[in-house]
Amino acid sequence: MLILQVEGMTEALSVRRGRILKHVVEEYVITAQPVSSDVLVRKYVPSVSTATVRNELAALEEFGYLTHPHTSAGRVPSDLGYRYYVEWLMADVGLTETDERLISHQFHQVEFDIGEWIHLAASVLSARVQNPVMISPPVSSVSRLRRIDFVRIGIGVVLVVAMLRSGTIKQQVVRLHDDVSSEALTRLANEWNELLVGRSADELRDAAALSELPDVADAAVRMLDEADRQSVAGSGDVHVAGLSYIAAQPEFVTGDRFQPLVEALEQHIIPNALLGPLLASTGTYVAIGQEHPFDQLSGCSVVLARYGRPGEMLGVVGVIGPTRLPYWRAVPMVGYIARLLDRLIEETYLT
Amino acid sequence: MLILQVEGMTEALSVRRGRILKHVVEEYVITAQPVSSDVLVRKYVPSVSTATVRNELAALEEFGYLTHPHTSAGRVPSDLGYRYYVEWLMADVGLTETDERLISHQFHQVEFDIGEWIHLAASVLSARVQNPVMISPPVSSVSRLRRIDFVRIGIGVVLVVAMLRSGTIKQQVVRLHDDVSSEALTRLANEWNELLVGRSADELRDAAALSELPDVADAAVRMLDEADRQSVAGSGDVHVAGLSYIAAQPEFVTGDRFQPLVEALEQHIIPNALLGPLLASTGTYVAIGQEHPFDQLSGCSVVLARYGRPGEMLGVVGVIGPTRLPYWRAVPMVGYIARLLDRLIEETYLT
DNA sequence: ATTAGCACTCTCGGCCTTACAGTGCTAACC
DNA sequence: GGTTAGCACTGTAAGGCCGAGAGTGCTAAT
Repeated sequence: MLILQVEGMTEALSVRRGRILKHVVEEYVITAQPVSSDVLVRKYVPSVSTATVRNELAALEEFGYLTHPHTSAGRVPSDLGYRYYVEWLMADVGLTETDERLISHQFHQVEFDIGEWIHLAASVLSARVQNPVMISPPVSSVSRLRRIDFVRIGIGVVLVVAMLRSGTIKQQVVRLHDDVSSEALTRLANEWNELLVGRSADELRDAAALSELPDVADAAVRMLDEADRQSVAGSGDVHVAGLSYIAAQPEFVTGDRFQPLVEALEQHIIPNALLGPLLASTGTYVAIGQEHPFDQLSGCSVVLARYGRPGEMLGVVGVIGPTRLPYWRAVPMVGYIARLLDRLIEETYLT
Repeated sequence: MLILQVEGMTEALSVRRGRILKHVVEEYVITAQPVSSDVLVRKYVPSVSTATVRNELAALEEFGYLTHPHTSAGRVPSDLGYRYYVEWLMADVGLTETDERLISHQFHQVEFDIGEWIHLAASVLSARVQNPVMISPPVSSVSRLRRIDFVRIGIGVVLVVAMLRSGTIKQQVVRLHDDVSSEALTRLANEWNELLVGRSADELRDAAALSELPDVADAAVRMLDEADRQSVAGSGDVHVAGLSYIAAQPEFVTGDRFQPLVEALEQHIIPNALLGPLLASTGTYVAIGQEHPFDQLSGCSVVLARYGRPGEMLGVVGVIGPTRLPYWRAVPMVGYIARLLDRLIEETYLT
């Protein structure tokens, strides 16, 4: 877990206060209703009276972990309260063995294809967390060639298909001034596949200029450049699933709350903006309420983790939802899916 | 335009009634407010009095083209009213020349790649119609091979990359019991690329069984099978854009209205369910309100058109939104985008 | 066929009232 | 000192009422 510096959280809570805060968070996440001293006593701590609980609640509010919608309402966790919960109180449950086996099985059912895995991972994750999920495809810091192919598809029209080390496939049609023969293209492809595999765009540029078909070769280099550019700008085609879950959330019944969220998801700004720090760091990143840099998304929390192999290829998997997020599910699940993707990629593409 | 049989629409309207219905539809689509006789007179037909207009409105209601939320409210078009509008009243404006050139220019800016085109088409279309857009990628009725490649990526692990005539690229990793050499794979690929291009899965099956590497060849055949299966089941990966527009629509302020819509879009049920009839028919398909077969989507309209080349590869492009849809924009735009994609595909992939 | 005039109907916003949920405080208790 | 019963206090939510306003439908006149 990536521990953020959060001011005001130095105070360590007594065991009972911690338990009560935990129960408030979990109850509120489930019911979406302010939690009263009454239900806390009935459901969680029957050994004490409501008055005692009220005293503890007042203290927790004093410290800033809880708030009050109004006098005669129960308590609601503040951002700081959620943060304390995630940092100290959340039972790191993980998944049951059968669950793990079930999910793993699903993945091995599917074609060996990064795109398919991302789809599946997104749908599994969003179903478990009951919130929208985004997964960006893995990108290499520097794209390296694994395999290239040139196909003549018309007079002076050539399709370049490059497979990168990351498993991504790029394709582009090039229009030439003069026609070229299929044979020349095959020769070029063979040459590159024998000699230049594993090279980056920069390393290929010179070879391209000297090659038999500079126009075509140049297009290939530009494709790799493009792939690098995308990975930096993070403009990759992030996959989103489970959007419909937020429509069911009470905090989004009013349209103006969730238009910005849908927009942010459609424009892929979340993983892209956080790609940099995330790729550098390890572990799971949790941003609660105002902690993340997106002020359009106030009242939303984000749980993100990177996957892939540092220095080779990295992607981001994450959950977004209201601050009232089931962190105890989201955090382990995001971590689990990230490690699962790690393994799949390792097994398949990096051997 | 695909004219549906709609009962009760036999009555041809007088010129003035038609004009008034047209104005009611357009005014209501823009303002989302019931239209009163007063604003009709002020904005559109100042030559007559409100009383006259009220008589006409009452007649239109009699015929079933309009309704009344309540006594002291203005008129709202019924599904039948929209239908009459689309069939008879809508000015088939088309796009201005500059618009066409602008859009065409945008498309020629972009990489020659079906995926990119679909993304761009979706974003252009949704921006113009201000409603969500879905585009299914083109699928062939029978997938035919254009190019195939076998790459050894590990011990006994082979990546099969097949490019289909439709421009789609399929990839799959195959695990073999025994290792194979890169040379054998290259031989196989060369052989296929020389002899078997343009073949379907069925036509390849025998050749695969007889080939040097039956396991690998078999995987390739299965990939083509899979592609065919997808095109039939319509489970293709439909691209959706502009979802955030509906959040702004007044009919979707309450979450329960749009959860089913988001769900339907996420699961791609609309283009998939209508794929069959659409691929068989030509022109633009407009389903208003209850006319389409999706009862989760009551109160929604759909404008769809197919694109591609019959017998070769076909896809679907469409707009969805509340019945209060700007048909006069949606219908020509969907048609224009479909024809644009036609041309791009024709130019690039079917030469 | 058109129109002025007017009664009629229904909604919407504001305001008040009541019920009630839940707290905060105080004083007693162990 | 921590815990608890009791109770006053406060803010919300739901229902009812009222007046204003919007827009129609009808009738009778042109």
